[in-house]
Amino acid sequence: MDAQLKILDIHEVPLVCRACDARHSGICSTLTPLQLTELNKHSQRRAVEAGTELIGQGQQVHSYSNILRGVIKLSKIMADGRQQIVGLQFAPDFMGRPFLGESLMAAEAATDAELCVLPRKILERMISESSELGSRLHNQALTELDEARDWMLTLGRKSAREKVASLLVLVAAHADPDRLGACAFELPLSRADIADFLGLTIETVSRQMTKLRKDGLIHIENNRQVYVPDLDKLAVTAGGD
Amino acid sequence: MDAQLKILDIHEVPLVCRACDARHSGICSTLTPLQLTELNKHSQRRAVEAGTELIGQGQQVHSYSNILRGVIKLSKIMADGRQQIVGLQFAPDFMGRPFLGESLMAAEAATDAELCVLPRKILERMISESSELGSRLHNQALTELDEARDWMLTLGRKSAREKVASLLVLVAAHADPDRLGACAFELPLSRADIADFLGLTIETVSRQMTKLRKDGLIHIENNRQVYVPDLDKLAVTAGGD
DNA sequence: CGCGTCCTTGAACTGATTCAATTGCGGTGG
DNA sequence: CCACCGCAATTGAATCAGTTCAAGGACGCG
Repeated sequence: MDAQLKILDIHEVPLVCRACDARHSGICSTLTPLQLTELNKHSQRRAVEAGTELIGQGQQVHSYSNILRGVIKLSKIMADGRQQIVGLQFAPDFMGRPFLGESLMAAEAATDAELCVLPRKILERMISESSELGSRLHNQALTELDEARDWMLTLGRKSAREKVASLLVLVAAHADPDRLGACAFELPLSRADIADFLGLTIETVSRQMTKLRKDGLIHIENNRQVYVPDLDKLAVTAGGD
Repeated sequence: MDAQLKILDIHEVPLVCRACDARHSGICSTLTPLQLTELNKHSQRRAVEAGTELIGQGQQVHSYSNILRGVIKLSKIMADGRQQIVGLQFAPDFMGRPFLGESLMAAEAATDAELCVLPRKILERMISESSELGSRLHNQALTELDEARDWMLTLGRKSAREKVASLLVLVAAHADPDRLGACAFELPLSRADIADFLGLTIETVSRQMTKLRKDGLIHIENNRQVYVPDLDKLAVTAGGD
């Protein structure tokens, strides 16, 4: 078959999408090859390093993104500077709040990351055309809502120790899904980020980490490398359920 | 026109729906008269009094509801009894987590309330048939997500005083939308509920209420009747934005 | 080596909790 | 009608978990 013809074939998935994780597990999995080709014309890969602000609170939204690699933190800031991280997004999540022109929070790369950036208008048109894409996004919104509410329990009712354990369990679940017993991972967040996610100060986070370490629940190397000998036990100190 | 014929007319909106608020502002506004008639065959009005548990955490979901009157609180409970309210739903909100067999939290009537109960299967079929209904629910999910994240900031970073003020502003917004300056309303929550919503104890809530009262920011009568002379001022002590 | 950044540790402090009374109010029965 | 009860809310005093402020350590980089 002629390569030239292949490119024009409507059944053909664009080259860059073929190797892409989001193609299979992200929102793109709902799209037809034709839609993928269309979207691909306007989408753009973007590699960013840790700390890059992707959008600021109150800024106009011009694009959505698929997260291909890395972790993005979503945060809200008060007038006096107090900050709360209200969500973490891992690959291959879709990032963005559909149907709203202005961003209600800031998005910043917590780690080095890679995105597939989709212009707002194009995606919104596709949502209206593909009910499957719409329901996929609906489901992601519902999942994020479930997670947000879980975290509300953590923020409102757990002790500092339980909060820190909860965070470690959360990260472990994303790093090593369905891995019970022992597991190891790299923390995608600095102590400051962890504090902002848990509604604590850096110092309290640090103290609780040391305590968990001294209690043998975790081992830490180079501040970021964490090894959990017994994830169940950690989950129990995170608050049970 | 013959009454008998009217009932069979596919353009006719069911009688009980015609006087219903949810018909115009809730999810039902997206449905055709035919769909409304179909849904109405299986739906059922239910009046409940304050304190009634509508569904328990971990229970199987058999129905969704439109809230016609009253306030419903959604809460999570830990194994040891600690509780956190993770959402409040006001009429004419849709209540329920689509596409999940088991409820992740408890729902309880905070005040006397009236519901329009829709069997799960029927509604889920309609969602798959009506993309407009689907996108309506998608939008409600996104709104609830926005609210949950706002509340995460409140739970994680605000002082007790700011938390109580935030709650009052939230309730005021629902009781008297777009009413600036002064406003009055009845609190739909007990002090215990407020504490569970704010991640505080009853005593702290009570103390902060008296302080806000003594500072002239609010007036309270019979524990539940609140008058706010200057909503803007209250919003500022709630944390600014 | 010196410098900056991030993390840890210590000691004093404080805002919220805990525990314990007390008040206020609606309902019930004498 | 008033006395009594039960429940929700308030108030006070002691305690404590987490913060604040300040100092010191670890690591990477020029």
